[in-house]
Amino acid sequence: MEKQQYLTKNQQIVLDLVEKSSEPLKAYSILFNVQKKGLKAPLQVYRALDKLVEIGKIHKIESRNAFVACKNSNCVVSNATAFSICESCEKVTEINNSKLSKYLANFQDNSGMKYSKYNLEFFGLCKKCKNK
Amino acid sequence: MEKQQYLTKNQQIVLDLVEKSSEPLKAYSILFNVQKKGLKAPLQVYRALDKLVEIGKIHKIESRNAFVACKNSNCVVSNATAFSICESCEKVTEINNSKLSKYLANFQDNSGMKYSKYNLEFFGLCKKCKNK
DNA sequence: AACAGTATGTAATAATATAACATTCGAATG
DNA sequence: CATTCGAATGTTATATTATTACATACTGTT
Repeated sequence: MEKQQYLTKNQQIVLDLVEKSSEPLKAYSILFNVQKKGLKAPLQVYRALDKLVEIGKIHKIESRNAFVACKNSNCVVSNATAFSICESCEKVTEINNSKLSKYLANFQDNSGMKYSKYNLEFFGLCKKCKNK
Repeated sequence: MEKQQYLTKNQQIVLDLVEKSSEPLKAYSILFNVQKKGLKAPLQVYRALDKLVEIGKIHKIESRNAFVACKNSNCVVSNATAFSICESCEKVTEINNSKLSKYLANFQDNSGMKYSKYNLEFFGLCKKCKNK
């Protein structure tokens, strides 16, 4: 069994908010939304986010500087992530495709470098936006 | 034949600097280095960077907020990029692997979304750093 | 109780990026 | 040559994202 990760108060507050959101949240939007819960400073949010990313509860969408909750229940550590991003409505979905993740986890190039982690972001138009 | 892209003075100055660099450059480091050439404001640098990214002459390393010149001579548009990043020395290399790019260009998940673009960043330790 | 490691609170500031607006450049056309 | 139009530029100000530094508090272990 995995070692249970107990979250601190601040981490739980931030996680709850990100999990409830249907879209990626930016750090300062999180800050604004948790001020009533006592988190007053950016650093309190960033520290919670750092930890949550580290343990895989949330992921950062690098191209958007925004954070989403991990939808993949067995994702203990955030070392292999893939997302689809609609360039029109900005909808972001975590891709959970075992063929893709196997392919990337085993990928080797000729540099002799062994990769322990990757992040992949696909861009395009989602179904809705394509039909507009 | 492709339509020749003529670069403007600012774009050329920024491209020259990024091409000469052995490592990814940050926007404000670029700004500092081109001030002697007359680019005084951040926006002048960001505008040149935007255009250079758009036409595929440089790429943005999203996880580092930094820019590298494209090493792939036939990369006209920046729509399919993959990088390896050493988490110790921060060396960044563009991956040019046709199997990988074919695999990703053809990737389809069950969302019905057709991807026109992707960016992949691998992380690990480079050969040098692994042996330290 | 003492210690060590982690988390917190707070203020200040650094680093990254964009808005708004006036002006100029450069290629295409009349 | 003059006009036009879109792209690029210059400039100031400001928005957004993220970290440094330091003092304090919490938690589990010895």
